[in-house]
Amino acid sequence: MDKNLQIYNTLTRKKEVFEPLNPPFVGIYVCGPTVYNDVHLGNCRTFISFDLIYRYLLHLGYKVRYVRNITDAGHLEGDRDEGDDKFAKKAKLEQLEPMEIVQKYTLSFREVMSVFNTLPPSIEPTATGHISEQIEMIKEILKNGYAYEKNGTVYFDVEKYNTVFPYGQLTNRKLEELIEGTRELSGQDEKKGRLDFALWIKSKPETLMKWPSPWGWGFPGWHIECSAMSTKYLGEKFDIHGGGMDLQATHHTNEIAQSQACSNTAPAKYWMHTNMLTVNGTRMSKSAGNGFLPRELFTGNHPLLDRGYSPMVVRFFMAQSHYRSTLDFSNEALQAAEKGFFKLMKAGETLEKLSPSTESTVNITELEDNCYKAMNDDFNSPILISNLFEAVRIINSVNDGNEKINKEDLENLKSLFQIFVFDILGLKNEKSGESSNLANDLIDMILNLRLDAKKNKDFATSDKIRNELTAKGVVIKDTKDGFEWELTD
RNA sequence: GGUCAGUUGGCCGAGUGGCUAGGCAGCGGUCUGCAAAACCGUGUACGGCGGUUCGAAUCCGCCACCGACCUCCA
Repeated sequence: MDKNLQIYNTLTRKKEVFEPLNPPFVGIYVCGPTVYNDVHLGNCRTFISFDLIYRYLLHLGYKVRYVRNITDAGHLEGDRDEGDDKFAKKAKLEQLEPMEIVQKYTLSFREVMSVFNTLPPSIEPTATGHISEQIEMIKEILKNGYAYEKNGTVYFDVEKYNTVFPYGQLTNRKLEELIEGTRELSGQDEKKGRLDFALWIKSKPETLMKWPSPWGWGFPGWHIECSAMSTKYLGEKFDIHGGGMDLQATHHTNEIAQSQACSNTAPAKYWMHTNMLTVNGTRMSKSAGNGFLPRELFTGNHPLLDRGYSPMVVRFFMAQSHYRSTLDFSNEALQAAEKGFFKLMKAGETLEKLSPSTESTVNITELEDNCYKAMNDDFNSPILISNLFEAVRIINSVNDGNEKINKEDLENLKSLFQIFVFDILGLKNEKSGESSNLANDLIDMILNLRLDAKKNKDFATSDKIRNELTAKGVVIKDTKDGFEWELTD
């Protein structure tokens, strides 16, 4: 097992050697979606990034338990534990039960994830399925004195917590600075401190999703579900906790506080945060209204898009940037990625047809080392891809007779290509569904006629055939003694 | 205002104190009847100004610009 994997840890703000708590087991928890709406592409980026991380850990031989929750209750709109429940609001809007909303968007989320070829997590727990675990945890926090109840709502006492634990450690901020950034409490506010957040929220008479608790009917606050569920399935302390960068300051800060206050244990050893997807330099977000839906991207049905791009092109595009960098969305960038992706896939097909020589003029071992080096350096997929294009060069050069490869190297190259392109990057060759055999046969027949024309130096006819087939989307590539063809979109 | 990032060649996007990232586009060549594809070659890139250093785009300081978080969002 490779011991050289380095992971950037948000807690320490530097890369650290990855050492699992209980090898070969690895526990990873990623904050999943709140299923009251379609996921947009920015959300997808995070889950695709963690899919890459999950796949690489699996490849290294770790026994990974990957937990990604579904938030299906308790996420309020508006600021500071006020405002409507997101599900209730959406349910009203669509005239459905809140749980119908949950079901609808859970299914659509899973479908999108599957289209992007992400592996399903080991466990996908829901907030509503773990109410009692959350209540138990809140009771423990209350018992330890880090929370207080006010009229059926339980708040976490941030200022008291901060006297014992560093509350702002994940964002490197002091409590005083954090307090300055919040607004004054109003007269009727139940909270004692401006940073206090709700662990349990008393329901209103009209609230549909509510549960009985020691503090009366209510529902859990947004942050407690992740603490309760990560503890249940991964233990009080586990290896990796991940999520989007936007969750770092509030959600993850509060998760750490809850776990510390409950069991005196910091929940995760490594915190990983993925950066935002941007459009014209600005964050893609629900509220900004600049969010692309995956479907809009695939079909090209969006004002900012010239045309559609396939899921694998998008996945490849995302892998070309590092997960901790922002990635900007544009037609030009997508088109460039598309060409690169097709080139990579084509090389994969060529690779299968290569025949070995007795000697090798290429260095596959070095190439393989470089691929591992890239991934071991905090999952640097862009560098991995640049190495894979070196593989593409080798494949095409061997195919052209400019390089030689022996049997052993060829086998290694095939295995390397399979491992890094398909197993780890999670790409797949999505060559548009082959048209009917009849159509294929007809194209072959026509091209054979063209070949005859060429042999007879009847270039007028051969060019006419090529032009007309090209116009119909058949790209012709002449080879030494024949031809190849493929369909464009 | 506070915290944290970023500013790289026509576009996207890595990275490093001295040694080619890569993709896309462009240019020249090989191949081809001509193309296409492929291969080979090809780019005074690192926001500005100072400083440290034998040497900085890479470290430090200041400035400018842009962004994220601090209020729901992956």
